[in-house]
Amino acid sequence: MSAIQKNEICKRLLSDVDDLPPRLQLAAKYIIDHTNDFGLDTIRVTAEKIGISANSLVRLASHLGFSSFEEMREPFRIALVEQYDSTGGDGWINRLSDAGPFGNSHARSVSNEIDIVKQSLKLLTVEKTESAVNMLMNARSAYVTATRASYALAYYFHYVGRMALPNLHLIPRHMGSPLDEMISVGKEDVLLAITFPPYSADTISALRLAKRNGTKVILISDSELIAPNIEVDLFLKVTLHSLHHFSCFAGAMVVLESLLYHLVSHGGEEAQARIASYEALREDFGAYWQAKLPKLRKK
Amino acid sequence: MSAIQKNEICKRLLSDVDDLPPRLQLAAKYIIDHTNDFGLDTIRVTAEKIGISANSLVRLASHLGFSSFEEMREPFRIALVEQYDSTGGDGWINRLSDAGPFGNSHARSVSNEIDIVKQSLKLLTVEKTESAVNMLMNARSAYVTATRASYALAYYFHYVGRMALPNLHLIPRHMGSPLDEMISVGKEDVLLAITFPPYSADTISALRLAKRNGTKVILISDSELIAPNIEVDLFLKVTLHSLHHFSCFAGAMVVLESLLYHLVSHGGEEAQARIASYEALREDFGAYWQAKLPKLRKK
DNA sequence: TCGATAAAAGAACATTTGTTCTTAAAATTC
DNA sequence: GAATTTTAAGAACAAATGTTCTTTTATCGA
Repeated sequence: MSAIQKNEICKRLLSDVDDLPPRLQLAAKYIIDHTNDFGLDTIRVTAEKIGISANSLVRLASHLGFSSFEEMREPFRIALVEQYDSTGGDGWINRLSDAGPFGNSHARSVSNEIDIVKQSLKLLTVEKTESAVNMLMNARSAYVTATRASYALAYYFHYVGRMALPNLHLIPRHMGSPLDEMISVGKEDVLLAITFPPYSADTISALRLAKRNGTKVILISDSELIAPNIEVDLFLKVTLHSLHHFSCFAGAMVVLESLLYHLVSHGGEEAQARIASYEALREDFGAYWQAKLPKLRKK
Repeated sequence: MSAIQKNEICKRLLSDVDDLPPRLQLAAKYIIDHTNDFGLDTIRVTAEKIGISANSLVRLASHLGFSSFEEMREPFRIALVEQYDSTGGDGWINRLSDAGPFGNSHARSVSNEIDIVKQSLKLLTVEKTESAVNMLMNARSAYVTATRASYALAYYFHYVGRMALPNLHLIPRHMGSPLDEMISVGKEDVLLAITFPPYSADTISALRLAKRNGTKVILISDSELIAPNIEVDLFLKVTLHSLHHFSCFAGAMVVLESLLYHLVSHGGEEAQARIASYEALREDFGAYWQAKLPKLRKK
């Protein structure tokens, strides 16, 4: 949201810098070069760093039409938390804002999605990814569980993942409590749980049961602390931060797809064989536009 | 430098959380989950967000051996600036490659996901988004259909979307052919279909049936031409390009979430009411770490 | 050079911030 | 069940923060 605003302020500063009084030019340049510090520091600290007086910054704010200094700084503060990087050649997002109020709203949504995706992937370190993949591949059986909205994610992971892991099971298979289907889960198995606020009571029960049985647990969530007395072997944090009242699952999606990518590529020849048979199905069902024309024979 | 200190504090909080008093547990969880906000916000704002009093945070700081609250927060503030400096661009992706062959492979997967997400969002123009949202909101009933792997996407869209659109229906509801549930679909309705190669025969049949009945159709796919004799009113193209043999659905996911965002924000007061009741459920099921402790009453 | 205007600094002010102190509620111990 | 300790909230306070007001300094045109 405000990462865009921040960018607009910087652009504005850049274009206006020549028409500003000397000290205000210094201030403008400093802000452009140190957006992060500017967001965090107090007005006096910023003034000290620039070498001007505090109220020169106040004057700069009113020069730009802000009703207060704080109003000008706020977008920089929010951008700090959002961590959205709008400087990386994503000018097309800012251009969306020009298309009226709907475009503006759309721009915020789009940059929010990209932000979530990037941050979630950033949190997925190589080490974590590798150990997740190893845990899943070395397991006797692997189970993926989720409920409500996140069930969609588990469903997808299971649908693709079983090509690489024949012993990957989706819990609950249909409706009903996950616990019923977890009786035989043991030490050699791995449970991949996906849950987001409001954390599912069923999923939490499943996590506790797994712990009692000595099953290895991978948790994908926004927090490692989803309930008291829960310990997990591997925690993959994803970002949910959303503009509306519902979480955005795109971050979880890309994390799951990254795992799938490694599972499929490390799956060896068996996985390739299974994929081949799926490709065969592709031929059958998706042949609508396949080259089914009479072959041209050489004379 | 201080990003390390921040991490150490988080680890410390994580290990000590069970031995802390109730409110301090809430505080600890919040800090672990929202390190950025914690660094930026004032003590009162943080306390408000957690739902505790300001000086509970002071007590948490002294519990952990800090001489003041500010001393505890400082590493988080510094990390905010540092983190942003070092990861301002997308250099972190390149750095993944340094971690051996697995890291290299991981880097490719990560940048592939980001590319897919960005491209899909770029294809989602303001005009297309707006007309999709209008079509869905003005429909008597809206149906979302998909099969196999993409069913996960439809399931998710339906799960969240029905908060804004009470007349949003998922087809097929469980298993079985979509056609059976589409008898009463008519002119005033809208069908949102999601399909990717290999294109589902069922979804294609559904599209043809919709066309015969005069139903408006929105198609989310990688191609507008998924089968002969199919016409759609609105086509939302998403990018699938994947490193392995399976499509990446992240692009479709962010497109759907963008639609959801607009639906929810344009849903008006009715949608807000429905969300509120969902929030109530959140209180019930996710109350594990909620500040729902007995309230201290003044006499 | 002078006067008028703009720019900048510094002091003064009200608010907010972190902290401390006091009191009340809950938990624990005997 | 009463006494003690722990836990938490609310009020009080000094230091800081953003803002405003006043004074000083610099700039420009005649």
